[in-house]
Amino acid sequence: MDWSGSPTLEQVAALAGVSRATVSRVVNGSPKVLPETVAAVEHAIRELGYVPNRAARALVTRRTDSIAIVAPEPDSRVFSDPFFAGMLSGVSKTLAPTSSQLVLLIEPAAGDDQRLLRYLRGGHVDGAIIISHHGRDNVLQELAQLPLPIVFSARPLGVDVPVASVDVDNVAGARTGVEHLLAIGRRHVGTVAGPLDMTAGIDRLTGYQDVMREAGLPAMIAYGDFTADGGEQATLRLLDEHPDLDGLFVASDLMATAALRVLSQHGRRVPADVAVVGFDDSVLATTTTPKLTTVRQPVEQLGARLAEILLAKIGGAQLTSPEIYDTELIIRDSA
Amino acid sequence: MDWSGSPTLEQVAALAGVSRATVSRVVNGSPKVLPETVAAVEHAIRELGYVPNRAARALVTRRTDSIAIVAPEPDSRVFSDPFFAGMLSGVSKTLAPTSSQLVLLIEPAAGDDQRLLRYLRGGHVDGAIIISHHGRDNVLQELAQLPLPIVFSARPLGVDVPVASVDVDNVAGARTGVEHLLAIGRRHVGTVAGPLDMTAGIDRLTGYQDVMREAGLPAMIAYGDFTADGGEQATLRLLDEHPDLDGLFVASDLMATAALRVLSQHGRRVPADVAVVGFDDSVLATTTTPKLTTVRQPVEQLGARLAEILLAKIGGAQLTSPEIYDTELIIRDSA
DNA sequence: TTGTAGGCGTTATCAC
DNA sequence: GTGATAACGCCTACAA
Repeated sequence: MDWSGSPTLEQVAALAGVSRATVSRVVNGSPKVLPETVAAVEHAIRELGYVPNRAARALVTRRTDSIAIVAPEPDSRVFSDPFFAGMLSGVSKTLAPTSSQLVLLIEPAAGDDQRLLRYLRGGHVDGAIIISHHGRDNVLQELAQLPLPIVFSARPLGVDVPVASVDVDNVAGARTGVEHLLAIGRRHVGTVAGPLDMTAGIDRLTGYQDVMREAGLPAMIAYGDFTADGGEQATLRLLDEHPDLDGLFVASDLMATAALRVLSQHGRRVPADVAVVGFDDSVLATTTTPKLTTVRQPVEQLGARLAEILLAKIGGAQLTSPEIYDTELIIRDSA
Repeated sequence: MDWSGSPTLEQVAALAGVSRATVSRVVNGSPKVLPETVAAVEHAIRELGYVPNRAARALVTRRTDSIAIVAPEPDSRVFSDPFFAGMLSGVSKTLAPTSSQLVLLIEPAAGDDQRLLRYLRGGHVDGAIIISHHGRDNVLQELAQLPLPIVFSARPLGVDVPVASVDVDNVAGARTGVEHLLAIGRRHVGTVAGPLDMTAGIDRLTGYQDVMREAGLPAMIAYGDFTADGGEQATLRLLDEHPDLDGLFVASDLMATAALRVLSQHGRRVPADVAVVGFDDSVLATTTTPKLTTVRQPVEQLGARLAEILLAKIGGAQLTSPEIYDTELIIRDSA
């Protein structure tokens, strides 16, 4: 920014015929300033096109009025899964009435964690929301210990300090999905699971396994990575190894869309031959053919809660425990 | 951030037994410091876990080492179109070797332009890349006039000052797509156009119209908004009004996927009954059935160039003219 | 090569 | 209600 022409408090004060202190008071809406003084100052501000220098302000207030939402993910994934859009939407709606600006940090290059930590530690933001983190990221522990208000979108794996987090009950959610498949008579039920370095991957798989075990049925598992590509590959493997598949629980809607495509290409009718249940109830669920039966998680609400917690922590609250929300099975046409 | 325990230059200097100035020199990699002094200082820095306070640094250097990528779009769209992922990927790859941090700003709420402008003017970033802007946004003109290095991802509509921008030749790109449809014998060729408040929408429509006019064929147009939903609605309208459609040029791959779905649901075989050409050559193009014939734009390269230009401008270069790149028709199965 | 000192633009604590 | 004045943490001539 070319600040050379940018007016300062000093200049506004001079023009308005008051002191810097008074201008500062007006800018920050202090109640105890004479209305006429306020008017004079505001006039001068408009006249000069004055804008507070946030670096200077941040230096003394130690607040930046901006919060980060961090996705330690390659951009390709962040930008293809509606899950992120929902999260972000919830967060930004909650932040809107605040003066806080939302800043999105995507992993620039794999393994370049230090850059992220430096940024967060550098005082650019007042707090951070971490979404879609992987357990293999050794960065999680460091994030959790940053002297900065932080909240995770799911219980971070491999972190041994208490942290605030918001998530749904993934085990229970998966259970309802798989139980539905059994309830409609399917017995050869497989799953396209998420990666095992993410809470959502582990827990949804656990829910599936629990139900299958209790029913005395064999588990059939293929792992995806929550991308469409990964879902496609996993479905192909599953189909190859278990041609008799008649039910499929897929750990995310995005992967489920890929599964539907694969099934169709391999001549399987859905739900007649193979019944499919997804997870998320994202916008994708209603654009597929057939429409997707899926486990809904209140993504926007989770995002909103994430933001609320962070704001509270920034305000000084000590919140360091997980919050778990319920899911709901949405029955459409695929199962 | 709880800075209370955070060490300052002063403390590092004390521990290392040198002056603040020397510590500052070491931190900033000044060449003229004795190796042993450097070692002592670096030791102290590690000892204390010192991290420079960027507000203080920004206050004096007037640089923040972070640049913004601004998408004046609702998050739902930004996060569903692979176009953004590609753009971002190109930008971040170019920025990686730099010390700059990428900050993504999404429109928090419709019409809340002032917040964005305040942020940009507030000195949080050294420059900004504006992607996917709409002409109706009266904010464009204000952005263009900000005393901040800025580059647009496309010629901004309704802006009467010269600005730097990077884009493909959308008219020519659309031409090649439509000409291909005619070349394979289609005569009832319609288009699902983009919105007319975006350069890409206007120019791709123009390309279509030019070719049709030159061929003496009637134009059949339905407008989408570059979302899957919009593409679906537009295709439905087109099909309804022109049941004899045998060719379709869709202004983006994302909308084209929706078009393929609609055509299939309405019993049209692609390409036998209706040949379809998209625009982008995003990852979506190869996941559809049939695979999409589409006009490729080098999205990552555009993003990279955008970043290069911005860095140059931040460095003081005066770049205020558009750069136009070529497209290429990628023939697959849909046409 | 290293230290001294002044200032970047704001806020906040005092007096008045 | 308003005005001095001292920080905030860092960089950078200028001196030494």
